[in-house]
Amino acid sequence: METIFNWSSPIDLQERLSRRGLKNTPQRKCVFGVLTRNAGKPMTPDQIHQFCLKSNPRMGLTTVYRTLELFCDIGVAMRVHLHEPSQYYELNTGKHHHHLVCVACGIVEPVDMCMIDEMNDMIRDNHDFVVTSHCLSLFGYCPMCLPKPN
Amino acid sequence: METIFNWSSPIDLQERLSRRGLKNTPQRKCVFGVLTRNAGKPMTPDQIHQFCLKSNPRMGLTTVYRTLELFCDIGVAMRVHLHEPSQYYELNTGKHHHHLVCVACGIVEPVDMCMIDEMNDMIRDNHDFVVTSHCLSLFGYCPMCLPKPN
DNA sequence: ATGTAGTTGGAAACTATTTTCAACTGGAGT
DNA sequence: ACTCCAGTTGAAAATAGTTTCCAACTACAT
Repeated sequence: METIFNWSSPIDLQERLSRRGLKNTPQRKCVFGVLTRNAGKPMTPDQIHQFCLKSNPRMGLTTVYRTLELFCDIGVAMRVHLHEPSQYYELNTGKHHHHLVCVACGIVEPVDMCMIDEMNDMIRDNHDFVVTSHCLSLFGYCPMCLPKPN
Repeated sequence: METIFNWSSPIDLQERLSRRGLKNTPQRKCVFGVLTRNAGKPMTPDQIHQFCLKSNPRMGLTTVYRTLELFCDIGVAMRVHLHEPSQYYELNTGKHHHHLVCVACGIVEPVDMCMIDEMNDMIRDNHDFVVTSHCLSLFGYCPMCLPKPN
């Protein structure tokens, strides 16, 4: 089941930052570390901040927000939409995937599958529209929360 | 292209409300009217409120929020996730569909197509998870905004 | 017509996020 | 190693979207 994220990070943060004249600060390394250690598991800025505070008690939430936005811009992180009030982020592993969200316990599991090519074909035929990206979330019950017959 | 929403509302608001001991207030009729007149076009609570103010200048934004939540509960409206800070709502026509969102001008077009059955099959085979609902948004360029070759 | 459970609007509270700004710092150039 | 400064940070304030609170109001069953 967990084949997607057994991968050792090929992302060279230092290189991506310096190429753009950006600094590799301890704060950025810290957020990057949290994302890497939780690859495949979307987290809110606040959750990421909590992790960062453990190693850097002075880390500001604002910096986490700024860093996540930057990471999205340079392809290090991705925004994940789980249809909750808060935005979620995860490391950009380069592997396209979607999410199964348990409506009972909230656990999120990545799904290594996508039908976008088939949809793109249909859309190209029926609509004058060029699709460049998409976002799919699937909601339901994980094995633990599945209502059991009495 | 616009075959989905040429349909005259089969929703009896009065009936749905009274069956639950709820009142059919002018405010609820008003929001329902706005949703019906804009079927297929997702709107924010604030946009809906603006429309309501035209016929009822005393309509409160809070009431719009409450009414939309109620309408979702009783199946009159649906939440639409367009990955913007604000939540969107539209009339529940009973016709399952998704949305094409132009990243340039923001126009939203419904797509009468879905691959969820195929995905459900794959998920049932590969994950111990029961999907009950899903949400897909497709982003790209509408005909007007499509970058033209110079 | 009456009574009351349900509803409303405005204000205040709340949550997530962005902006502002003065102080700080990574790392290029010396 | 030292200097310098564009880029960065953290705290506070501002903003945006939404929810809660509550006293006044109203649809509708009787």
